[in-house]
Order: sequence, then structure tokens, then C-alpha cells
Amino acid sequence: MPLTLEDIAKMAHVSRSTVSRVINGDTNVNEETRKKVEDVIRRLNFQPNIAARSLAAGRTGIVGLVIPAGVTAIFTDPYFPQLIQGIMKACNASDHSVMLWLTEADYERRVIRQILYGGLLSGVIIASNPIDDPVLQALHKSKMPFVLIGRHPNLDVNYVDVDNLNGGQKATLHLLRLGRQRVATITGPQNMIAGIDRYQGYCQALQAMNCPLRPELVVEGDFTEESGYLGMRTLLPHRPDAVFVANDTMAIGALRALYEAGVSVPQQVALVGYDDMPAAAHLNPPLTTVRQPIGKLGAAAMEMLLEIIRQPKSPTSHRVLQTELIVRMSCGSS
Amino acid sequence: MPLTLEDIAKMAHVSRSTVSRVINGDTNVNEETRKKVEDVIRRLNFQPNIAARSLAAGRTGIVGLVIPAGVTAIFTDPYFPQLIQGIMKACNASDHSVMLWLTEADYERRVIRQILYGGLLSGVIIASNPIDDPVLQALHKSKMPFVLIGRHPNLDVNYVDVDNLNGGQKATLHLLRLGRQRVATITGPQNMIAGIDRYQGYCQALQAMNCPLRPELVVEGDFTEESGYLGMRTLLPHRPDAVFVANDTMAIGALRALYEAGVSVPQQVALVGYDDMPAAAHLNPPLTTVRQPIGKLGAAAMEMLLEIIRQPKSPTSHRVLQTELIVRMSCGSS
DNA sequence: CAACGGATTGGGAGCGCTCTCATAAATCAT
DNA sequence: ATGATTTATGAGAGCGCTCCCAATCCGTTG
Repeated sequence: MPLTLEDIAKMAHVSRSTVSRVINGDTNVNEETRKKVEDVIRRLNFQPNIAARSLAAGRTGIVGLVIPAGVTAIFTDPYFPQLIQGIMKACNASDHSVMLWLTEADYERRVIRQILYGGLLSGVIIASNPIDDPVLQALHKSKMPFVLIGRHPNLDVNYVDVDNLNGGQKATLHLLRLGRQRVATITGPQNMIAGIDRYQGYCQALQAMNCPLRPELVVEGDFTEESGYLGMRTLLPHRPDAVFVANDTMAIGALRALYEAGVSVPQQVALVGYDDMPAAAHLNPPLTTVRQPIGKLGAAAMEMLLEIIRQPKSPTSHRVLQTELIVRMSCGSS
Repeated sequence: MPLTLEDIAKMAHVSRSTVSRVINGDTNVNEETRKKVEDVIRRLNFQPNIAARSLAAGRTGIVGLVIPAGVTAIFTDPYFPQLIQGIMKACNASDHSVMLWLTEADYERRVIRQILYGGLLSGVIIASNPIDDPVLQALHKSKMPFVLIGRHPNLDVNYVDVDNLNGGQKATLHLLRLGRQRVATITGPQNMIAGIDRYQGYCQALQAMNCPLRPELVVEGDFTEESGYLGMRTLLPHRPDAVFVANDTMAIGALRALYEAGVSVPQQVALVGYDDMPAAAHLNPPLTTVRQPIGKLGAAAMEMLLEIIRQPKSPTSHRVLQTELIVRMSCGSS
């Protein structure tokens, strides 16, 4: 039913080869012939069979996007959709398509196999939250071009990231400069680089201001609302007067705990979040937070991947985007 | 570099055909032979080339997921990730893969071409928000198996949906039964079926309770926070004592408008939202809302699609999931 | 004992495309 | 005018798989 190269060739009175040349932009085609063929293609709405092309040529114009499904937090805040949107924009612009893989542990081996040996992908973008993600490991050992979203502490891989260290630092410094004495933090999971880096930023800010790092003012969360709520309850007895929460979703949970405990924000406890999710501006009080350019991050990843596919042997490349502190009322600065 | 059927065949001392049979679960294989072949496959981590299989057999095990990118609201609340997650779960379980397409208007024609003529897809799930989505139209005219998420008022197509009419009805009735006299609504866009149905539910509830439908108590939003805020400001002069807001994101906006105007919730104005997004429980006051089983909806869509792929000529099938009213404080019922 | 049938297996064709090579036509240098 | 080079096109092979048909083997049956 669908048309083939041969059909187009017949209609344009040329050979299959010539049609192929036209489609792939080969320069060795007579201008007139090209016009003729392009005409037929447009008129019949012809689309070359992707599978056949893939088989014959090896390249496919399809990139994989791998997201670990274990991270439930990803599905409660808009990080993930924004990321995808950024990637897809860049994809559309470069005439590529995306295959999506949510890797649940049960299917991990299959996913790896399909990605590496299925022969369908030109490259992969992997939003690898856990540092020791098996898919990442497999990818790293293979020669499949790929880009990691979020830097990796040990592996020498291509990545794009936001400057989480600096972001955590900015947030904490802001609270410190406002005169807060006991600045606590609810961190992200310490097996994810974003969680680690934001926490390191917190530590460095304390150091820079000559404040002691009090272990009782540090609790680890996992980016979920629930863990923010519990974290805040753990923190409360130690009387913090400010908290840097490593993402907005946890900040919402923290806010709930504070509200229940009758603690006023920002008077008694100031709060700074991270992400600037849309709801942040509309919390009560509006949340001061660190904004990260998530859409841009996705687009940057895609651009980098295309570059790597084009130039497979180039040295690993990194791209780090900056964050911005959005001051609202929860930090009590105004 | 990657292995082929032929390689496996050689190692197992059988023919390419036999290996193919084993892989595809053909019963006409000697038990012993099967074991032997499966062994080699497992040992070498062999994965048949998807492109080649697709080319030879026509079927691919890949389904397309089409989401119109125009709908910005999709990216501010977790509807979309939850949907994807539901679909992917069903996909993993059935050994299928997903290609993702966000259709921006600029690339619509290309997307349609690739989906229909690329030869790579076994079927398509389309979350068609606008009723007159061109991709939907094209799909409907083609013989590509597809399932629509959200029913369609005119087209006879396969779909899964939640019972938005009933949901809107339940929410409105709840307010009415609480004794509210002037129940307003901020609707979703009236070119999306979800927006339409929830509004119809509102109308039917009024009717059932013999309340007049007052046009000044109805404003149309577009599912964004901003439109909820503006909608509420439009409504305020007409002194509603309750509002059914067609999604939680708009409810957050409405809440902000009420807060700014110094109107107390739920004392002066009661509020019910729709979606039960995770933040809903943590707003101030916690939001009464209609919960829909989004993940299940995605899984149901995938299951239906698999069914249709298997039985292409069966009559169109529909599946409607029910909603649940989650009562919290914003409706003032307790 | 020849003919027969089912259970297994192997081989060939072909899916629609790209790529290399051969050919033909056109251009250039000598 | 002849050979050499460039430009434009076509033909054939082959990517890795599935599917169909033929071949083989074995146990049955008349």
C-alpha cells in the first residue's frame, strides 16, 4: 500500500537511485531532474520507509530518551515534561524522532539490549538520576553516542547539567546574609548528583560565611512531598530559623509541616526551594526558589548529541547552565 | 559488529530459519533444539535487529504516542507524566516500545507523514486535546490502528476516557447540597472534550437541583493557572458563593485571586477543583477535588491498542473510567 | 515393503532502502 | 580529433529478518 522509492522513480521517469539521491540531498543530481522528482514526492506525500533506510544505511534519525522510572518524584513535578519538551523541540527542528524508555528495574536488561543491539537508534539521551544506573554503565561501555543529563562524578562522559552547586550556594548564602543563624537543609537523595551538588553548595556557603555545619540541621529527603514533610518534622525540634530545601516539591511538604506546627513562615522559619515550579509562586507564602532552565537543558542535550553523532571521535564535552535565585516572600527578605 | 540471526544459527548448529522460529515462539520446533538455541541467544545477549524485522514482517512492536504540544497546561501539571507512565508500564509488560511525538503546528504535516508512511509503527495512541486535531483526522482516514485518549463527539473512533461529565456533576452537586446558592464555574477550553464534558456536568447538576444556569457565573478558562486567576477576578463581582473549577491548576489561580481580594475560603466562597494533583492536598486550604485515574487511563489505552492491532476489524471500542470526589477543606463541608 | 503423513528443518526470495561501481553523456585539455 | 576528466544516471548487491516451500527424517499403514 505505501509508496516505495521505485514507485516514485517510475512516476518521475528516473531510477530508484536518483530518487534516493534527491531525498538524501546528494549534490550529483541535475537541477532539472531534482525538481521533477521533488515534485512527485511532494505530490504523493511520499515518506521513505524508516526501517528499510535504517537497515540499509545504519543511521536512522531516531534517538532514545531513557528515564529511570524508579524516581517517583519525577512524576509529581513538572521537571520531566519540561525536559521532554526541550528535547522534542530540538528534535523537530533537526528532523529527528524520539523513542522513550522508562526503565523499571524488571525490564532493565531488555531495555539495554534493545537500545544497544536493536539497531534502531542513532544516539541516546539519558536522564540518569542514580549515579550507578546500569543503563548508563552499559552505554558507557558501548560505542553508542550518548549524552547524560546531569553530570557524573566518576565517568568521563558527555553531559549537560545545571550548576547545582552554585544554585545551592546562592540559596543558602541568601538566607545567611539575611541574618539567619541556624540554616538547615533538606537535601535530595545522596545517590543522585543533583542531590549531592545542591548539598555541597549548602556546605560551601556555610563555610564561606564561617558558619559551622551542624549535622542535626541536615536531613536527607528524596525529592518527594512526603519526604519534605517528614524532613521538616525531624528538623523542627532543633529550632532552625531557615531551611534550604533541595526542591520545591519537598518545600511544599515542609510548608505543610510548618503550618501544622503553627510555625510562621518566614517570620520564625525562612524557606528557600529549588526548581521554581509553576506552583511555587502561588504557595502561601510565595516560595523563594532557585530557577533552572530545564527546557534549555533538554535542547542543549539534544544539540550535543547531534554533534557527537556527527563527530563520534571528538573528546567528551560538557555544558553547564546557570541558575537564578527567584526571591519571593518565603525567605523573608522584603 | 552486532550479532545476526545467522551468527546465532552457526553457533547453535542450526539454520537461520530455526533461530527465527525460536525467537518468534513458533511451536514447530523440537524441544531440544529450542533449548540449544535459547541458550546461545541468552549467552550472547542477542537482540534481533528491529529495523530488519520491521522491514521483513511489517510489524514492529513500536507504538507512537502523539501529544499536541500547543497545550501548555499539559506541562504545568502532572497529568502528562502520569499518563506516559501508565502507557509505558503496559508497554514494558507487553514487550513494546514507544515513540513520542509532540506535534507543534509547524511540523504537523511531517509528523503525520512519518507516522502513517514511515512503516515503523504498529499503532498510535493520541492524546488529542483539540477536537479538530489534524493528526487525528489523518489517522482516522488511514488504516493505522489507533486509540484516542479522551472521547470524541463526532468521530467513531476507539477511545478511553474518564467520565468527565459525571465528575463535573459530582463536584457541582456536592457544592449545591452543601447549601450554596450561587455556584459558579471556571470551565476548561470549550474546544477540548474534557472542558466541554465537565461543563456539561456542571449544567446538569444545576438542572437536577432546579437551579437556574446564570451565564454571569460561567467563565471559560484554558486550564492554566493564569486563566484561573483571571476567571476568578471576572467572577468575583457577581458574588458567587462557590466555584467549580475544571482543573486544579486553575483552582490554584482562583485561590490566589480570592486571597488577594481578601475573600475567605471556604467561608465566603467554596471551591472544588479537578484532577487531584499532588499539590492539591497541600494548598491552603486543602483543595476538594475530583480525582481521575490517569495512570490507569494510559494503561487502558495501551491495552486497547494492542487488542486493536491483534484484531484490526473489530468494531470500535470504548472504555470509560470513573472519577472520585476527594473531599477536603476548600468546599467547607466539614 | 512401498507408500504415506506428520514433525522438523533448511534454503530461497524478498521487504525498501543505500551504496558502490559501471556506464553514458558532456566537457575539457592537448 | 583524440584521450582524459567530470557530471549524471542506472543496475546490482546486500542490510537482517520473516515467510513460504521443499526436503528430510521418522513412525505408520495397507
